[in-house]
Amino acid sequence: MGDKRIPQIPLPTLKRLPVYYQYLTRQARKGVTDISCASIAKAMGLVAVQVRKDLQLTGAVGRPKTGYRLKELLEALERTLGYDNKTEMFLVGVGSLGKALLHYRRFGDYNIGIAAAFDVSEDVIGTEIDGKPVLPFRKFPSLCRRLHVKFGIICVPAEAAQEVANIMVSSGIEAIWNFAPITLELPDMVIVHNENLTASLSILLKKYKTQHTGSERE
Amino acid sequence: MGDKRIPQIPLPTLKRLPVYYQYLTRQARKGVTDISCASIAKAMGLVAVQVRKDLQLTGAVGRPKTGYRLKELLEALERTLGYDNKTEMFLVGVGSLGKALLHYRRFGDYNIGIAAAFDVSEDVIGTEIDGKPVLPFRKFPSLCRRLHVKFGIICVPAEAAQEVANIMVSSGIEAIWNFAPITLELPDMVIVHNENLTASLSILLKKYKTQHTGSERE
DNA sequence: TAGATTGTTAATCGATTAACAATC
DNA sequence: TAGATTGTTAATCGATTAACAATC
Repeated sequence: MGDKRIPQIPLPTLKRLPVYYQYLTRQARKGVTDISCASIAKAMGLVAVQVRKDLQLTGAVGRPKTGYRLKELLEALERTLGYDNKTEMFLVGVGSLGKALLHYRRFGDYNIGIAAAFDVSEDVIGTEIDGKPVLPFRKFPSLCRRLHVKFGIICVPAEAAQEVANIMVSSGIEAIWNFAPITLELPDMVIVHNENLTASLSILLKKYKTQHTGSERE
Repeated sequence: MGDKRIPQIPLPTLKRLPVYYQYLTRQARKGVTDISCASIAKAMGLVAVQVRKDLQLTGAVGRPKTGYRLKELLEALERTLGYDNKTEMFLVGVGSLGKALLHYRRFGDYNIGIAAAFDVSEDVIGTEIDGKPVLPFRKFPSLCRRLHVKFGIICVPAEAAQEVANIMVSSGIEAIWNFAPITLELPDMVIVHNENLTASLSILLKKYKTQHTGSERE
């Protein structure tokens, strides 16, 4: 009652796990079969203890002297991150960013797919992007319910984002990847993850300025 | 000596500041002139003390009872985040993501611009995207030095990213926004900010799965 | 003056790091 | 056995939150 479900995995760890996964798949492709925390940490610019603690949360077990079986480790990460089940998403807003995401092939490696895209502009409706149909947005609710899609991607301008989000949620969407630079107001059960490119770029900018002007005062 | 320059602003705060800024510019456009931490916090899903502490780091001062002058607050944020000086960037890799970034107009609001784009493919070289020329990558070093560009954006495939980064750095680039899903190995003075879309999507996926299967065990 | 809100110091919380034991 | 590496408990560090004083 009033259960604010706390994720077992702390957010900082959760942010690192997919990056480990990406690195480890690359190592696996190179033929590596066993790997130690120290070598993962080195490649990632972290310390070994942190990697070990993080991996512990996936349930993976390593062996003294040789480290982790890479295959087991990848499986543990796949289970933890949910790559072991297919995830279908609907994307709304086929502007340049929406198109870029529709073209992005890498999601498939994680068992994630964009099933269809939606827009209100006649210019894009009816087209196909990388094999995915672009449909009129008014068809979103019925299709969403019919196909039981739970994940939505918002790539519309900021002004339209809240309205699109509302329609998504009333259509059964339970998790939203939001590229519009606004804070969506939605029921608590809906999971929102914001991707704010400008905000992210600002961080780089500030880090640079800090380093290059940081010593004039103190 | 051995000065590992510590940023005055803690990273969690630095991540929130641009989001405040975006919200505040929208409020300013609506005609709001004074604003309290409480109202900012509410719109952002945070608590007022946190907002106040964050804003303190920008040097902005508020007044009891009425809060902050919105105009002053925006100026303080602009100074803190470096929006008050023009920043020019070079982008490498004109695939779908690179194109999306070239089309993205919002950067201009922050005094950030992409001066030119580079690629090795004849298909895109010589074209213009949103007024920005796409040039052969071999011209990167000379142009970069000539124009004193310090910011680079990497939108090439993972396999090519390290090499592109190396060339960037040897051409005078000092800060890199990296969209390739690998950890770049570069000199310490170079600032790297990774934008890992797949990793980010994984976080949403995991949060969803945690909430929707989290109660079966405990 | 009373009330709202900022500014600031102290307490809490959680993640990272250090230290060390266990084990192949 | 010696050495490398995992696993785990304790110490540290830093950010968030709470409490309260200052002020318009």
